Amino acid sequence: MRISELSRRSGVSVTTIKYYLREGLLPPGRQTAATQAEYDDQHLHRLRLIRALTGVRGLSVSTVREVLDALAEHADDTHRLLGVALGSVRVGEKAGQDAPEAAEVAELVEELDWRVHAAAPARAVLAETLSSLRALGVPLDWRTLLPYARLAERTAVLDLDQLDGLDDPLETAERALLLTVLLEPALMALRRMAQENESARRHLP
Amino acid sequence: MRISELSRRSGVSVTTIKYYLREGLLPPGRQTAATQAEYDDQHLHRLRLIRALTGVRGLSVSTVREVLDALAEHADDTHRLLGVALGSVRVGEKAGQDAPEAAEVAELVEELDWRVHAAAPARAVLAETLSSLRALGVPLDWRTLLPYARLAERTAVLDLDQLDGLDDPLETAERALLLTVLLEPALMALRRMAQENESARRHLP
DNA sequence: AGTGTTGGATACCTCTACTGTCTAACACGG
DNA sequence: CCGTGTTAGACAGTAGAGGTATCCAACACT
Repeated sequence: MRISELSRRSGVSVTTIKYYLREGLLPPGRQTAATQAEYDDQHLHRLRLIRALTGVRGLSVSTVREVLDALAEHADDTHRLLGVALGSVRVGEKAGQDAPEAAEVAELVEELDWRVHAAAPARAVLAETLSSLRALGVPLDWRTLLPYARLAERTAVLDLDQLDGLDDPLETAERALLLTVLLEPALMALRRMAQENESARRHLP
Repeated sequence: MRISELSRRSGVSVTTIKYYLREGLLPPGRQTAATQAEYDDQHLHRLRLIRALTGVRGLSVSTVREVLDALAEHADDTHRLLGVALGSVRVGEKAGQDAPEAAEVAELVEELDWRVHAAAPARAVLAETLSSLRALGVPLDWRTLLPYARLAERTAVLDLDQLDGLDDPLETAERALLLTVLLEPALMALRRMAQENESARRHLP
């Protein structure tokens, strides 16, 4: 198919598709002539993927590029992918300086007996969160996070279960990415609703 | 204290503080003369709050304003606050059209027996997520989300527990906000680490 | 009186994510 | 083979967000 059909089928404007091509988010089509190129279903799929990551999850174009690159590079190693590709998506976006709370996070990981890379960006996110909340007068230490971590453990089991039974490593890698990244807003939405429900149970007749 | 001291103590530049004043994120100081105003610890606290919401969580300035306004307005009613203030923070940011998956979300809520407002933005987030994932070939229905929802339920209990024993309703409201919003990146970070650990357990020696 | 700091207003800047325009090369019906 | 429409690729332009810089007159401190 040509670019205009790709545009019609994906709902993304031709100019925006060209922009994604320029930015390297979308691989170029197969050139059939000097001013003509062919696109296929892979391009359509990739385009939907890009829109889901930028739209639903709100990732920036450059982050999407990093994630997609990591996906292509480490598709043969699902475990590495979960570390590398997903590590590149900073949960709180953009990096900050490392807080002195890093040691506390290490203590938490130790207590949980988790095998987590020492340089995992998620550690920094936790440290920053602890630091900010304390500066705002909320007394919170790693012990408070422990029960949350136990629930996260069980969430992760659910996540990994959904990758079982897939043969193609590339498909597995992509699904891992989708479940991790796109499910985040959904999980937070569930938490909000659960809070509302719990709050109603406690405070309402 | 004057603006320069506020700047020094908060680590936020004078020009940025002026910008927040202009944008209505920070209430004006007490005027002592035509070109002089006094700021106090409340301003310092508010400034830290703003930086935490924009920095750690990545909220936009306009969203922060909405949240802070809702906080001031409904501080006397913690339950409403959880609905109103937190509802204004779209989990996936910016609104999207409502997907046909809305009915499915309703089914999920029914099955869970949750008391959740029919217009809760979180519902739309769930519907959109289901819709996007399906378009990308991931078979996912509301039954898949059920176990996640059960874990969310328990997370919410932990959240609400931390608001117990606070007397001042305004303090309760603010803490509710902080725990809901600032803990989000932390919970997602825990999930990432738990996934890495679980993946290691399954795939590594 | 002199030096430096404020508040308030306004102009300007940088980055992101697109969008528009242009050109030359095609495709295709008649 | 002519005319109309589409396309690839290059590049300039735009709108919004989130600040930053500059200016000025009015203080404050010494």
